[in-house]
Amino acid sequence: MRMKLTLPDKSIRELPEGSSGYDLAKDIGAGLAKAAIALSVDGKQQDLNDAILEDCSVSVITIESQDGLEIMRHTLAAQVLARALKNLYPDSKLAIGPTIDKGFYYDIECSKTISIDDLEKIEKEMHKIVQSKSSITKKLLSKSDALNVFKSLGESYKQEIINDSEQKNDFQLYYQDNDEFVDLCKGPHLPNLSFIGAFKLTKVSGAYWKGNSNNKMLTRIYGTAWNTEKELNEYLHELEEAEKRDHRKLGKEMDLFHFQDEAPGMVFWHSDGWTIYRNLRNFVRLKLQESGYIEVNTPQVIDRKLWEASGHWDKYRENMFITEIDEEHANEKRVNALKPMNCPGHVQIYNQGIKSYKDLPLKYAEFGLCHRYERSGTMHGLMRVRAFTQDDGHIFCTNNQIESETGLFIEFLSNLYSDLGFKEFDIKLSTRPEMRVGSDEVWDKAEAALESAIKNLGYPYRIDEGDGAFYGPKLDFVLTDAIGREWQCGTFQLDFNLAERLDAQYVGEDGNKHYPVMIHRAVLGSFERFIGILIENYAGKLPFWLAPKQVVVASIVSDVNDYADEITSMLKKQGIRAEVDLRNEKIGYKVREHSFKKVPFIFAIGKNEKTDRTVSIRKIGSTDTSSMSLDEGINYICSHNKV
RNA sequence: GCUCAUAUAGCUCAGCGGUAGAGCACUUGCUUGGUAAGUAAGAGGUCACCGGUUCAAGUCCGGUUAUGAGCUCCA
Repeated sequence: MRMKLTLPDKSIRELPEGSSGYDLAKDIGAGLAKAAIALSVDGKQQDLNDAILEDCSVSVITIESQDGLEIMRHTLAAQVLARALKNLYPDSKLAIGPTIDKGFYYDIECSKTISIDDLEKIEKEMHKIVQSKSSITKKLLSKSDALNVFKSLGESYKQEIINDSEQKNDFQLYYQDNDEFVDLCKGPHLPNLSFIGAFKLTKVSGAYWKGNSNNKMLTRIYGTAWNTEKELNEYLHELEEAEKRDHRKLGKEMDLFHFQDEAPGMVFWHSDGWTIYRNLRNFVRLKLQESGYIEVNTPQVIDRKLWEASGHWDKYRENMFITEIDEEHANEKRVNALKPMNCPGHVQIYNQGIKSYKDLPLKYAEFGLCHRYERSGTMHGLMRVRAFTQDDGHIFCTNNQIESETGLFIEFLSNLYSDLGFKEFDIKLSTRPEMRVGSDEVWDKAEAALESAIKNLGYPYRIDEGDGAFYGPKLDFVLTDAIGREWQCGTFQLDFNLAERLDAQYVGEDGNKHYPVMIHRAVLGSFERFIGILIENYAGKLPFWLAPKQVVVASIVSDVNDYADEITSMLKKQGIRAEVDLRNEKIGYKVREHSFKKVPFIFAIGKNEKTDRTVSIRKIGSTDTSSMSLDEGINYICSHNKV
């Protein structure tokens, strides 16, 4: 019997029934047979030597393809790294070893703690294994046979995986030539280890078994792997470049902010950092005003009663900072919480006076400083802090206004991102989480409303099941930065619960009272985090309008100090953040120093400039200078000073 | 919160049982120099904090706090 195999180009090739992927590749050409490592049958990957059973569409996966690269990484993890670990630490137990973006990891339980210094030794062992160029073969075992194999090896995690599996038969066990090493794996794997490319182990850390923090912590070893040494080096170079952009490093170098032990997770903003913050806030404030928001401000410290009513006390008590007044001086016994969110405060403002349907949509905005007690291991520079300011806003509206408000918000957000230099963003629709308030009917309604709004508006989106807020479904906005990293910033969260909980109502056209829909929304998220993202996106070289110091006027000889002063005050009069540098240093020294601080423009002023009343302008990132008259120079600078 | 690592001068780091070091930055001389480091001298430290081992502790061992890489979490 022969079977018909449809290739990706739609051509059909006939082979005897039971032929393998390798047979097919060989039939097509010797070159392909050499590069082939696995097979995709009707979209499902299988090992190259597995039999093809019936008519189907197939494509041969080669080592050069993206799929091939991932299979190589997988084999490297599950066969090479795992075997190396078993060789070096025989009493360790294997857990799992999947591929991840650009690499792989393997989790093991190990009585000896493995540290970063051990990676070299493990890598050496891996190279030894790769050099054997062993073939990889597999056996298919029944559930009980597979269990027995791993029982005899003492591999309890593998047994657990088998036990938890709904599968009855055909558990795949992979072996290498002349070795007792065996791993349970869904495959596929490389046919042999000669396909392994360039790799490097990168880090070691702990990870919970099955990702559950109640489970035992295992040792996780991370690595990266590529087909060639060149690609590996390019990737390592990219990592180094990303490290140079680290906002914590640049923040120190540029003197923007610091942290200290007495206030973990809370920013000490230095003058230049605070200037960035203020510029960003002014920019957002202006945009909000243009879009019909009204800015409000609500208290920092609020009685727990309000948090109980809003539901926060129940759900997030452990992440709230609580304050009590010193008993000796207190004449009232109150437990207060520092606000972790602005929404209950906004409802209090809404609740002053009676609202009519004619007042809706009512859009409150607040640059509200919130405190959340983040657990100690979660903080990260400006990106994850305990005190942060949101560009927060709450839209009180009717059901009928949800769609138009969704559209207006996305447009608003997309303009803001674009002005800040982020041209691309993705939208994620997150649905009801396990821990939530509100009835299922309300959730049905909220999810349907949001999905239909975004569908009707025609924006592409993907769904993230169970990632919604505890009070409602949400849209999240993920932007892509200059080096391709993704940051979730904007959010748009429907809430059919809070208005009712806090008794916010409006009088409808029918004269009856109704609960408005509340939409929690933010574009930047938190200023702290967003400034971190901006610093990394621009590698410190912020757009002119955001730069804390925009121009430094540097004198070359002290005879021209008066002229340098004059230029500086002219720039300042035009609203430019200019500084003068009259120090007794060479111009090269000054240029170097201000370049490190990422000042966008340096004016180098010498005798020629003073005599001719000109300026010599040096733009950051270029070694060219341009000379122009003083007036032209000032106009040139001012022309940069807009968003 | 968990695992592992780290904490020495303003910054970046060396020192790892026996009198605390370097480069840069800082101060003061000299130097007026044309676009990414002129030059010399000086000052600067309870080696994160608390306890233990030792004749002797930045150095070894506990603990605490903070930071880093991950995990978990993120209204």
